[in-house]
Amino acid sequence: MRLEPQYKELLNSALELSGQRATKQREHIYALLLQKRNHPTAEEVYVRAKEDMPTISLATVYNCLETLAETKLIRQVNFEREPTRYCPNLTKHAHFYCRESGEIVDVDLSDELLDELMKVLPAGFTTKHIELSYDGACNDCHE
Amino acid sequence: MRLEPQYKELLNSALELSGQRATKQREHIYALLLQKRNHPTAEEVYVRAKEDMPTISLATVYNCLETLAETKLIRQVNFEREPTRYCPNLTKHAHFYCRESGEIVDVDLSDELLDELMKVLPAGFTTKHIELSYDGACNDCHE
DNA sequence: AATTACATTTGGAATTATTCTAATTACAGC
DNA sequence: GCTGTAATTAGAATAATTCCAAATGTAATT
Repeated sequence: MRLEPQYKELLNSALELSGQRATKQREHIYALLLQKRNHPTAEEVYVRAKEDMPTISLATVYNCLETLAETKLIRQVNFEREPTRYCPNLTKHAHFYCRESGEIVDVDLSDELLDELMKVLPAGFTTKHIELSYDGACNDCHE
Repeated sequence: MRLEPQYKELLNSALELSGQRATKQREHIYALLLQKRNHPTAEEVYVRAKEDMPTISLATVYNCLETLAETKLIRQVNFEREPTRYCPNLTKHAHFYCRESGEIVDVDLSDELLDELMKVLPAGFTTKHIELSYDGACNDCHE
């Protein structure tokens, strides 16, 4: 697991900005999210993390994910009450959850659409965060 | 707590359709959701339900909410990992969560907007359910 | 009206994802 | 190399929800 220089840079500056340290564990978890972008749960991250770092604890996985989310390097993704999933895609996007394959697919959103979504809000409302999610069946699941 | 005739009708037929019975508890909980539409959690529903029906149990509240959601008489609303909230508004709408007042406001969505939201999906994807939620500050919270 | 069959409710135990706690370890700056 | 603080760790605690088995209610049948 190797964290590419540009991401290492990104991680370092984001952590520094928030006064936190760049630890082996944080780096490892960030690298692993970037490397396989399948929206894993904390438990899944834990299993993967242990492959290369057998002594890492689940609490640390939660801590690192929390830190990465706080510093906006990753996003948390929730579907109903299922375990939270983690996503290092920083572009504006929605999530499509295929109930058949269980796969989660990122769906890019244009600035125009986001504008429209802002416009439906009542006067005087401001928002920092819009969550858009779909569920249904993906292309592979209903031929 | 009185369930208006049209809603009583709606409840009865929805339950009948799914082969379930119209019980006092289900009716009571449905009535209470309709009467004060502030997106309560199960716990809050439980507290309110006990006012008029002191022997109702929390498990029953969960069961009834589940049944009502299953039969599409109410919707479940989730914000991140917070407790699920319940909403009897059956029109197509999004939810705005004001982080300051804690209030949740329904935001109506036009068919045109929903159309646009469908159009961003990759080819071959189908969806039955779109969830759109905002969070930020409502008008009352930043004068 | 009694009997039966099944749905529903109930209280409490169990589960599950996540957070908390207190002790240990790691590291940055002196 | 010390010192102070941040981070990690293992395990306990928490909170929302679900599960379970027993009791109750109800509809259909006799």
